[in-house]
Amino acid sequence: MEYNFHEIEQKWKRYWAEHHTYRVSNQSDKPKFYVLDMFPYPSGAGLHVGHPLGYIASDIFSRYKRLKGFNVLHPMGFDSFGLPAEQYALDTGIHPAVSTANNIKRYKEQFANIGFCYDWEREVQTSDPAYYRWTQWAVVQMFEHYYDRDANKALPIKQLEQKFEHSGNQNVHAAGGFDKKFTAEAWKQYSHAEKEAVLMHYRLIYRRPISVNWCAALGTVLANDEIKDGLSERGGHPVEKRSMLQWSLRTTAYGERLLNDLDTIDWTESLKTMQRNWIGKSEGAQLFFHLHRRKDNIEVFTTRPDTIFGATFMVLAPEHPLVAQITTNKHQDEIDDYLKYVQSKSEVERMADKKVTGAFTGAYAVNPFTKTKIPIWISEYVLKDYGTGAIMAVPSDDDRDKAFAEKFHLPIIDVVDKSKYPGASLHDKVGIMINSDFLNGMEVPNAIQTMFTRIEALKIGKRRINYKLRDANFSRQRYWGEPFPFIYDKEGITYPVKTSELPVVLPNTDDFKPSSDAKSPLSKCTDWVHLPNGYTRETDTMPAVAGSSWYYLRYMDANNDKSLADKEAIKYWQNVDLYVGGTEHAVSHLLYARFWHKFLHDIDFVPTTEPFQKLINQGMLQGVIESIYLKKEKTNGHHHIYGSKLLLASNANLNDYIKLYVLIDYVTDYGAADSHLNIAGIDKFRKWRPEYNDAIFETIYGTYHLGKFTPKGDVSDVKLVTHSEVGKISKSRYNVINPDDVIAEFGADCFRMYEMFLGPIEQSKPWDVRSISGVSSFLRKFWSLFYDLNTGKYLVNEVEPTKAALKVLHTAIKGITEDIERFSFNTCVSKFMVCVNELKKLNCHNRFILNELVILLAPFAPFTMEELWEKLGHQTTVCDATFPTFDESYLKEDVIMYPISINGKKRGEAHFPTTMQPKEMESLVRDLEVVKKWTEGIPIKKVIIVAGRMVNIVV
RNA sequence: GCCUCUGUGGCGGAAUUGGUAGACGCGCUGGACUCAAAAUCCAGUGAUAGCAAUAUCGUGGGGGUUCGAUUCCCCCCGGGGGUACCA
Repeated sequence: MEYNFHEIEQKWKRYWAEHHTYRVSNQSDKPKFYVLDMFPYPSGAGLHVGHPLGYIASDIFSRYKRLKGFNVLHPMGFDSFGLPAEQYALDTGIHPAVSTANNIKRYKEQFANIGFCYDWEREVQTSDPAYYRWTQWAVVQMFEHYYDRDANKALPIKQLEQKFEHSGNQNVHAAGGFDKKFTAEAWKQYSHAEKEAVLMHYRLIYRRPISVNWCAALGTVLANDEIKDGLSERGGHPVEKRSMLQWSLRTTAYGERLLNDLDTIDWTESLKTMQRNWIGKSEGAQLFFHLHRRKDNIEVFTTRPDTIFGATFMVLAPEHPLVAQITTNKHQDEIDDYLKYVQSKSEVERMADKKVTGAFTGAYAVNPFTKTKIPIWISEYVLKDYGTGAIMAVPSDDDRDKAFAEKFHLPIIDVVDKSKYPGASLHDKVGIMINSDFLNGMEVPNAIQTMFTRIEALKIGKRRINYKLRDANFSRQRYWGEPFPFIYDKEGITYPVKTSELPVVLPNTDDFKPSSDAKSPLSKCTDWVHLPNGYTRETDTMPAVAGSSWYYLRYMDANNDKSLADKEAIKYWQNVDLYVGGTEHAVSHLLYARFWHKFLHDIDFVPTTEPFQKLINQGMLQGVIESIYLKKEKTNGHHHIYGSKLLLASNANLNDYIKLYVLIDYVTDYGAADSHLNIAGIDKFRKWRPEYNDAIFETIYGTYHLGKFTPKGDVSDVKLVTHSEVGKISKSRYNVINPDDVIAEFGADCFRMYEMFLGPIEQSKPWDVRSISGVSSFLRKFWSLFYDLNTGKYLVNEVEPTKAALKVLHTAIKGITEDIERFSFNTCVSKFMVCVNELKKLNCHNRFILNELVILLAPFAPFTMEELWEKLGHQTTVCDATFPTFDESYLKEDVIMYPISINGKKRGEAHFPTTMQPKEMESLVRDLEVVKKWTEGIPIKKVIIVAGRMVNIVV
């Protein structure tokens, strides 16, 4: 019997489908375990080798848990709303629903090839109306709730209205909130529209104007990463900041709980730290600075009120509303120029810029403590959305303020003496106050507290908690997303669509261009927008994070048409036990999902407070990007294309050339140092990029033009050497490697194990198919324990296993169990290899040993193990076997080898009985030849013996 | 810029709590088999010196703690991810 993985894969793929091997029930006596992958966006490029990394890891873990006796939920679905499908529709006219359906079909075929144990009866697609009905339902619930600070949870907005009726908003402590106080009488006098406007300040999803990146030429709002140097990446059109009415989620309401509950979940400390920093809680003072000779004042938030005597100027965000009002005529031009400069930069660029820039408004404020007049500047380093959009600048104790003061020659007053704290940096809150009037001589923490009290006593500000976290902008002017379940009457008052009338189905159209008035393409579906009663629909759609914020709940009861999921199902599955996904989602998706979950918890929909109990991050697989160089200037009407070797040899200025990515299929010796295009490769390239069909290809071996090769010297083939660099695998870099090709050549089990063998799951690493042969020969070697590879003879015997073989087996069981539990799958593969190498050496074909090994390996190589399990005479799937347990007694050794080190450096080895105590060993150690050799003539200072570990002699 | 991860042979990586640096695999070198090649098998393989035994150096760079540091602390350099509308 030969190892034919093609036949084996087809056979078991069919078996699993026919026997519903991966169907999961919501009723079971077994303990539950929920393993979840971050579901993919079904892109047009199909699955590439980087995607399955996490999926294989979670699949192994799911199968392992099942073998360990758990009822395992391991579902898969698609995050199928998104920008790329819409962009593709704009380019090709193909409807996003059509391209998305095709892509999903392709993904599912690819998933099936890899042998994942998903229960496809629970599949979800976020763009399916049966799914987004419940996304809309949750949004309606948010609209009808507010966050009550006293109850510390979301409560129905009806209860808030009752409070208003009863006592106005005097005693209401709510997130967000209306900034003016009103009485019950006043409330009752309000018109319907006025009441609704007030309530909008409390709802958990609410509408407000937000500044967005508006690109008039494209007629759309752009993401920061779609903007390069102030221009749209697509087309290079100008982009401006523009205020638009948008829906927002009141994520800040949950800031405190999102922060505190991190302590209850099992995520890496680094990920929790990222979320903590994103939430960015800080305690400080809200302070008002009066303007000099004007009535207005500037609100700032500072965590260092103690340094106020060093506040020698103020800086406003360029977008701060006061800027226009306070700028003096004399400085108007300067400010306008600066605003123009800032407009051209994205927020990331503004923060990343090391250059110190700014402009003076000509206006002054008064420092409330020193009573001195301080100038008001604007600068890009102050962001409008963080804090109050204005700062009091203390150049002596803040790096950026200091750089700013130095550049613009503003005064610097030292207020903290750090001489007692050597090594303390500028932002450490330590030191003794100086030059600070009544604070002089105090330690910083004490001074901060003193200032809080003083500020509140003087009524110029308040102690306050500030969060960096902002409410999430939830509106998109796009077609391919969930429609909002909101309608407006003629006055513009918002009404949620009745939940019984959900879903609000996305209307069909073939016009995906944004409308001319900065509205989404949906606004052009006039029949859909205008309701018979004169009301109109919201035409923005939701962002992709909407559907992905709660999909893990839908899997628990995916086909329910009465509810988001049945409460009994949620009660059974609780939350996700293990979530596997990339760190690129560290804050956005993971924070929104936590927010959503907490809201559903508040309205009694889910019993748990957190969605994902344990989370591990998978790294990215990187690929090699291959490119050649195009000279920017044509010569004699021809493009010239150069190989990297020739270009480097000629010391050319790279600025004169453009890097052209080459489809890696055309490259010979892909990824190697001398990767290149030969004649066939160049011809394929010319066909692929017809604009370069008549280009002249220059290589160190000669010139190739229109099918004709003019060699330099005695060579027969062109070698257009390509430049190789490690980077992201992506369609735009033409370096996507399809797992199907790898599977066709080496088999799915080999592919699965090789992906794991590449390295630790959480680390990024380059994909290099060349070393896959090691795993391939391992699987054949494993097979050869059952069948002679030459004769096909069945080798398995029924004799008693030897002590040596049992030791090999139990070493493997111990190591692999521990490694799976700590998600170290690469070392599992190594341990399997060591185990098989040892059994080969022992010439072991023992039935008992092999039976256990098949179960052990089944999570990693399910196809082959099903086959061998059957060959061993079992009638049922190996998925329902019992994972072997490890027995210490097989591993006991009589003697232990100790490394003998002199001053920490290993110089020899010695064997001692396992039971021997360090005290007994010492004199024997001193008599060892190695020890005598290295300590000749030098006294031994100390002998360190760690039982079972090592010996170190100190001289 | 800020937050976070990461850096070990020619390559992917191992070393789980501070205790033998380089497991396992690829590649490379030599050998067996073969008319030959592929496949397979066996041996070697961090660098330097040496016939060898062995010695010295060696985990991005610099410093520190320790009997002992890839592992802990401080500073610096390189690479990845995020930075709120890619997913």
